[in-house]
Amino acid sequence: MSKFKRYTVTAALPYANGPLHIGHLAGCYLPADIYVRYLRSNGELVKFICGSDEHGVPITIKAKKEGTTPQKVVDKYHKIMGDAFDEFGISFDIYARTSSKIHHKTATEFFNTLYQKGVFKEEITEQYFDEKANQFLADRYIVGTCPKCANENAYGDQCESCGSTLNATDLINPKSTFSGEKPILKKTKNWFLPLDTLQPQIDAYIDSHKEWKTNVLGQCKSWLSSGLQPRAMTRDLDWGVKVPIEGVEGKVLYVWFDAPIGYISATKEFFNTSKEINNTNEGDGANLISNLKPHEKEEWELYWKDKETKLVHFIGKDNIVFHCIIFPAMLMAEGSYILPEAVPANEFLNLEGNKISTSRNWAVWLHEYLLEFTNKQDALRYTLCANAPETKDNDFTWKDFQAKNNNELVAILGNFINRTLVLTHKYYDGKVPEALEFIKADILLLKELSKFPEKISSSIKQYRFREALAELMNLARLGNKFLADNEPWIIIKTDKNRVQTIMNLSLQIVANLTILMEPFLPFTSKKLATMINLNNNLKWNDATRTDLLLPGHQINPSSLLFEKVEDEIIDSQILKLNNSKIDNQSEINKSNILLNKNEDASPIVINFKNEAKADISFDDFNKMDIRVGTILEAERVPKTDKLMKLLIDTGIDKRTVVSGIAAYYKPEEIIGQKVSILVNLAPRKIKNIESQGMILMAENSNGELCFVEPSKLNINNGASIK
RNA sequence: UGCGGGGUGGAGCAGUUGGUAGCUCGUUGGGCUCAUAACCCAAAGGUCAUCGGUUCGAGUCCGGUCCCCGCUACCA
Repeated sequence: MSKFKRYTVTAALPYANGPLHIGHLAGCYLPADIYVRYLRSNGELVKFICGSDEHGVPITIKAKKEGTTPQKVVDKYHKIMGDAFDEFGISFDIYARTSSKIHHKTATEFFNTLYQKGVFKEEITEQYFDEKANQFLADRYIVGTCPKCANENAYGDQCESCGSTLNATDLINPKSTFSGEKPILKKTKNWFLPLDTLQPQIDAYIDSHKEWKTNVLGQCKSWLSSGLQPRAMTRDLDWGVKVPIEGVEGKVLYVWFDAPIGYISATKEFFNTSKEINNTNEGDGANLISNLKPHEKEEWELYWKDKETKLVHFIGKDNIVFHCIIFPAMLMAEGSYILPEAVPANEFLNLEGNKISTSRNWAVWLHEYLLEFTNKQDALRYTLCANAPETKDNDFTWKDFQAKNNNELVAILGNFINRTLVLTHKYYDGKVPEALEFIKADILLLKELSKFPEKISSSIKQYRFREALAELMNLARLGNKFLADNEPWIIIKTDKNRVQTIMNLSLQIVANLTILMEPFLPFTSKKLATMINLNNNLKWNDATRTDLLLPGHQINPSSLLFEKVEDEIIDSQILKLNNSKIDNQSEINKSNILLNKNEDASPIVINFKNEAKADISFDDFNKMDIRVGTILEAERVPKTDKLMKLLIDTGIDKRTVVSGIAAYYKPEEIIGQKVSILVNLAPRKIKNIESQGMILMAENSNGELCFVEPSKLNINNGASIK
């Protein structure tokens, strides 16, 4: 079938600081599971590896915030995530965790190997340190002014305005996002992976994979073309895998060094565990391989170091460079490992038109879905696969979920199976009739039928799961058409022999569907196999057969495989989402901090609005020259949402001020408006207009603005405010 | 404002290396009644955002313009 003898398939380690939502499933775990189930169905040797990613700064922050320990945080989410995967039928061979002993050991050894080979560049650098929080600051937790484009909210690792990759020390006027304080520079030693010197090898590696998806290649190439930089593989932090160098304290491995090694340690753990299982019982089939291999001790290595193993990483688009560049670089530097053969990264799934957000509770949580839609895992699997963000971001809507469930799963697939089984019970008491004479239509049907396994295979192998699923549905459509064209319920009155053949063939289609749907709809497949009493050891290639159900074979009583989802259910889900939108509005003023490793930066709020800012001296206050003024002219600044250009009479002069009030006031309404104006604020160009001062505005919790003006009319322009 | 992704029949999408424009849903008409008012057939409906270029031929390649979405920016 291919040049590979076995497969190591990994799915991105989810970060253990929150539960899982549909975006996780659609983007990564579901396609991976479909792929793996397909491989198993083909009899391939495959290990499907995943686990919780439990280190890194955000978890320590969450623990601090909740007044608990990082270990308790990860214990909680490891359980929640593991259960959710299990209940959705994501068929990992192992779901491990990076806080485990074996992981720490593996990561430590990996680091040591590189260390002893002299791979790392050791460098003492000055890192920012937040004295108030008593910790070094990861780049992401420092904001400041970008040296390249003057954006004042650039992060320490990257300026999102101009896209440049930065070092935190490049930032002008840095601030800690924990305390808002200016951090101090402190010397610290770290170990860098020299991506720059490894670049030629990485270039060659990426070049050898022209077949990768365009989104993946595009991102890799943009990294490579701008030149790779050495990247620190250690961090100053307590939570994580300790840097295994003598005399080094308070340092751990960088979470992106540690996490992909989690795939390796999980594989080891799988083989260790299955050895124990095999000692106590016969194994359940999944572990058969371990029984057969003589070199049990090194079994895991076959999955990581043998050229005949195909390593495939399923990830979301946010992980591309780590899996395509940094992890391969680590593996190259180590020397004994194979490299990823494919990295089918998906884009993101949106929900009802908005980006899914953990912190804003804009999500369909898997654990909640399981409670609200019992035994409907396959309905969600179906919708998410049919709508998977394979080539671009896609949108999940509840209406679409309902439509796909009702019009496709129920009406096409479920209905075909149901009418076939009902007729079989009705005419033959559930015994498979013998096919007698084939007419032309039957031959055509059989010919069509035989094409499906290959068609679906081909799509899956190219990671085109939407297409594969559509083909599966086409087989059910073929079945419906066959029944409609041949009308056994009419012919039964005139030609009983013909009906036998029709029903036999329809039943063979049902049996084929059972096999072919398994990667996509495993729960339904299992249910259906029981219903038609089908041997469950059948493999993918058996799906070309037309004798899966032999004449006289007794099928069991049938029941419906899918049920309709009614409007009220959908309405209540939409309502629930709207409520969380409303909740967000009231939450928005509470302090918030970046909690998700990869989440967008918007939740960061540096000014904790409900708390007073730090004390200042009277002198500090006295530096400000605030006056009463009057607006003489006002006009919108073109091509902006919020900006208004104002001409102000300050009593001392007339000056131009640009102010962000356009959302709340119309220019003509505010001519003559008395305002408070800070007149000695350094001028600044905004949209190429020099703004010479700042209008003071009061802002309520909804972000609405209003002017601050003197309460007596005889206070004239130029009156000072103190 | 910059970056990214898009603009294909009412809706959501597919269109691989340029060669008669497809799919699912919806609509309309018909058939069937075994089936969860499900299924099957047929029809209507698109100058593939727009302008220009390359070509024997462009949804597909090149350039310009407009519009939409996401992120980002502007609030001094």
